[in-house]
Amino acid sequence: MKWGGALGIQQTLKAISDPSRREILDLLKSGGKTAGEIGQHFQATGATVSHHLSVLKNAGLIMDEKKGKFIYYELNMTVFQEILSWITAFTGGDQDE
Amino acid sequence: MKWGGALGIQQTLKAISDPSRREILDLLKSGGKTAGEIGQHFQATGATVSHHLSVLKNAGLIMDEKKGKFIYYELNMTVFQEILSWITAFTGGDQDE
DNA sequence: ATAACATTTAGACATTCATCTAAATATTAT
DNA sequence: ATAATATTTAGATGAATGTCTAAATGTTAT
Repeated sequence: MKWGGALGIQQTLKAISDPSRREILDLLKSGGKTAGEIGQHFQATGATVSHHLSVLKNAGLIMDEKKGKFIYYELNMTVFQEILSWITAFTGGDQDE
Repeated sequence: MKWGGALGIQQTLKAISDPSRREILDLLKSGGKTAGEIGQHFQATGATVSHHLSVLKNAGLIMDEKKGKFIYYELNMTVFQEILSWITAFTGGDQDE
């Protein structure tokens, strides 16, 4: 299945509308991290963090890579372009035409 | 009270995470419209549309202007800049520097 | 095999949210 | 004043969502 289409923008915007998830994205700006490392920055349970990671992953905002005992998460920049396009359509940018 | 600050991004992203509200924003791209005109494009009740307009207004995404019996709504582009900044922080764009 | 560690999944719970109907407010016309 | 029109507000309801605890899965070390 290929995300990033018309259905994708909804999932993406929903994903970034939660503060915890945005904080996760901010964390990943400085490089890939394991679920555990990410969880250390929050008071929330590991299960909660895992859920947020799952939402971000389904939205295509992050990717995961299994490395032995750990799972590394990292940003997937390409999806941000979609939001960018949606927004610039308002700010006078005729990017889609 | 002045919106558009650190608190604002949350409200803004929440506001645009709803499909109906994004449709309203799209409608307003072609110019200001009354609540009634906006409502005609939806199956939803006038009350529902009014609620969405209220959310968009609180987020600073639209502005209203009373003209006699009608209330005109129009886009407030400036707030989109805030989202733009947030996003470009990920896409490697150094737009703010 | 057993224990320890890393992460996810399942199920429950409380809150938020989109939507509706009905009533309220405000403006214009008769 | 009364009626008609435009829009919002109030209150209710069902669905979606963030969070938790407990259990399950998968991996490495003893």
